[in-house]
Amino acid sequence: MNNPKVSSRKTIILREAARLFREKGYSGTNLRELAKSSGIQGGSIYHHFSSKQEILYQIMEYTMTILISKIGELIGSEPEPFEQLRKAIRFHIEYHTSNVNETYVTDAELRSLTPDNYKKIVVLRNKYEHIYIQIIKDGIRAEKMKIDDVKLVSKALLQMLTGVSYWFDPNGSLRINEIANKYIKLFFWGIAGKDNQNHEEAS
Amino acid sequence: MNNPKVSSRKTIILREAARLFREKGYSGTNLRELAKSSGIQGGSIYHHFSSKQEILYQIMEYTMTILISKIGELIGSEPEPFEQLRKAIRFHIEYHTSNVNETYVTDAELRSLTPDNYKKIVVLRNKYEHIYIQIIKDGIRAEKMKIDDVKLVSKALLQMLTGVSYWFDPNGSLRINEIANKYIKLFFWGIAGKDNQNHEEAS
DNA sequence: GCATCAACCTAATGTTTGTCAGGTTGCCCT
DNA sequence: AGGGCAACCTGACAAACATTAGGTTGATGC
Repeated sequence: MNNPKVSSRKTIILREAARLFREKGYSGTNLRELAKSSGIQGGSIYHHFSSKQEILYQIMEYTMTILISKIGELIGSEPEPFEQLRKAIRFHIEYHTSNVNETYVTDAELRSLTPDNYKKIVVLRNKYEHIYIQIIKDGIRAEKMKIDDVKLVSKALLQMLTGVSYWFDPNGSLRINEIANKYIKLFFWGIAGKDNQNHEEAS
Repeated sequence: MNNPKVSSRKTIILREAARLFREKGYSGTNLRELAKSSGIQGGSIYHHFSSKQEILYQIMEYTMTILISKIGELIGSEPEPFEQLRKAIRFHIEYHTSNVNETYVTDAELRSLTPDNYKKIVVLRNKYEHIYIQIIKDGIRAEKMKIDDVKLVSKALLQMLTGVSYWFDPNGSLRINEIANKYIKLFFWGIAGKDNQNHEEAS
């Protein structure tokens, strides 16, 4: 989470906090248990964070910042909207499944933020969502996509993709890459559309 | 929630509990506040419920039971899979948006259930999900739908639909009925599929 | 007119909670 | 060798919490 040492105590606390917050909720988690599973005593958490709230905020702020920056790079190096969307979908699923705890908390614990922190995170959320909206708008302009309500469609997409991390099982039979392909196909052609899988005719 | 008087105290408590559980989480809600917003004193809740946990369980049990029974009626009176799915989608969105608090809690607070209660609710959840799976399977057999992973698709669908209740605004410009139509269109034809809206050619 | 009982109140109990003040340890730099 | 400081511990605090025991009230049925 930080840079210097890959797994400093602070990093450990943030990782364990994300896990506990997902498993028991923010209010349902107490700092003594968090400390214990981070290998320190209860009070010692306050050497690294000023409050419980700050731990939650840092998890969310970090997660959203990474999401935004990574997807920025991704679509920056790809001009074609259709292909941008494919890459974005793949990325969203990959990141959310390999960082379930953090992304789940970022998604579900908005209500536990103080008003100030809430505002800041919502700004980042909207920023991330707007990247998807923009891709789809570009796709329409390039006459590749046919949509009359971009906002609704992008919300539907993100909701659908995030859901993967709720049921994904690393030991299951499906690889992330296969799942991404299935979702791309579903989102592009629906359940009653094309029966062939030739969705590789980009630009 | 109960039958006799439409709005007994017990009903009020359950309604307020669902609201508070959604706004602040199960652990984040305290019984004094719940009592207050239900118009009684803290301890009086225990005249109607044996514990905080029981309140959560009753909300979930009631919600899932209604969902299952209503969708059962719905598809029982409609033989054609395509039309069944349309009705199911419409119903899911409608019920979830007009009972946001209850459905949100049922969806998000599984982790707060005791092991025994957890098992019971999960059974009901699976039952509900399997109705969708069955519809889609029937649709494939009738050669109306083209899907290679029914489970994945039904999970994607439900996730997408439930998401509507997270952003839906009764005072916004979109009516529930319009939203349902857009989701049906999206799920059936995708964003790159048919450009016309003639998805009314069911059997 | 009295017994009954559901609905509710009041006050208390024991536990858990976030937070903090003050102290200890061991490493780094000079 | 000794100051400085980050990392951590210990013990305590007040507040908040779910839950309970025992009491009050008012309507209903006989």
